[in-house]
Amino acid sequence: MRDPERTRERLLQAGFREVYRSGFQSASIDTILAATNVTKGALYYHFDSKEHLGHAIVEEIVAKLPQDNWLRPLERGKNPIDALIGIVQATSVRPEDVKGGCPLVNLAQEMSPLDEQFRKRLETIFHAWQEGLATALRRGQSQGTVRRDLVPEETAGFLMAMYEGYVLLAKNAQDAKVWNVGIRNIVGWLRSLRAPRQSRRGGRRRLMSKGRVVKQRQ
Amino acid sequence: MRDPERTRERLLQAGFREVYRSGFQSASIDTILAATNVTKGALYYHFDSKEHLGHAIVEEIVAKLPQDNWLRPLERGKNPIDALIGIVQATSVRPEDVKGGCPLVNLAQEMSPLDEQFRKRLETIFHAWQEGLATALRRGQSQGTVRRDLVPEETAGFLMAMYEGYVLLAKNAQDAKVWNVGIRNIVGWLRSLRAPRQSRRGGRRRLMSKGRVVKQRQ
DNA sequence: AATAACATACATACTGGTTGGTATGTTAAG
DNA sequence: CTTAACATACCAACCAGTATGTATGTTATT
Repeated sequence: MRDPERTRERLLQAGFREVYRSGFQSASIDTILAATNVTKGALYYHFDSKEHLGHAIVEEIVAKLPQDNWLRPLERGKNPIDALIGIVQATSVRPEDVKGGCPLVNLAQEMSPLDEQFRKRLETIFHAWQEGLATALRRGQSQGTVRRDLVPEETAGFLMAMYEGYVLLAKNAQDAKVWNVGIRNIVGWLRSLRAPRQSRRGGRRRLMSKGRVVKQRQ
Repeated sequence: MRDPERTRERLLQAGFREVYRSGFQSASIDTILAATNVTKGALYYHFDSKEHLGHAIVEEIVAKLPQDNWLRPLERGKNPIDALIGIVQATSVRPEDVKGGCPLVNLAQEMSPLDEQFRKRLETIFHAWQEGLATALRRGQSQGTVRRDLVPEETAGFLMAMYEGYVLLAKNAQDAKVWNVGIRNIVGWLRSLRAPRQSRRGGRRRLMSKGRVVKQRQ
């Protein structure tokens, strides 16, 4: 009948949902307890404080999101550009998700200036995300599917920035149409990262002009 | 000795600072009062509720930010691309600003899913920002300084998204270096919006390939 | 010009409700 | 029988908001 691991996990899940809805500071412990039918004694048996619960939510739930939605799909498979386009297009347009935005960004936005412990944990996630993207791009470069003139880390950061930026605009508009426009523009930009066909394997590529590259129309 | 307008303005300013620091929900009325040496009676004489104070902060302070930092510099002056590059490069890299992020985004991020009244006011600001950018780009198009194949509204949205996205990444990293990389990449992208030199005035431009355009290396 | 009547602009003290957190008691499992 | 895993009752702090009082400024009347 007793199942401490399951109790803990339910607290994390309900905590994540409540934090996603209200932000960490305004998240109510009592609301989490009501959602789980767990009592306060049980919660404080598993977590020392609200802050510790928050840290656990970040480490054990939020950290999985870019792993599951971005890095895992990127690992297996060939062309990273195609994979990235698929990932971006697969982003949920459900009203509740558009409205809620990205949990990782929400927490970073709220907590990074306020709590260094939160910030470091979130930074680790961002870093892993960026590194995973960069690694995939590098692989594409050696495969000859990704332009060799771009810097993988910076391109990864650029993609993350525009992705999160559009998520925010759509969140404020609360309109999936805004997000769809964002997807279109991100995908257009992603296509501009493809290596030109002439040089699938090795050799020097012909650039159109010094250091410049093709970009999809907006 | 009495100066109701000044009292109100001081409450707005202190309220803005407190909301910028802690978010709206966690902003404390008492903290605002302590910062202004205004009493609760005075505050609630000028504002019906914390929510109304928040609305006034958005309308009277936050709304000015894109106006002052983006639209005004864009109005007077010639080449909008040059102006935009200047604006982006002029963004503060002071640690406190990098740490705090963009007030408009902070509020949108926190309040848009929670309070429709907030959301609509913020949406108005975003819309004015986007429209101002689009208008400047259109002017550049008729001047011949901006590529004619791009859609001004979407390009404006793209710029806002990547700008805000980088602000967020820098905020989480709490590192001006991250923001400087962002500026570099945004500026590089902005340069790709310039019309090719061959066709400063009228006439058809030679595109490099169907609907594609030049983009700066990252 | 004097002053009564009124309105504006505050100040102070307080309230009910909610918060995260704790102290102590109970029960199930090994 | 021990202790891990809860449950219950409670607390002090803080919260936005209010009730009430007061000092200052304005306007109308004589």
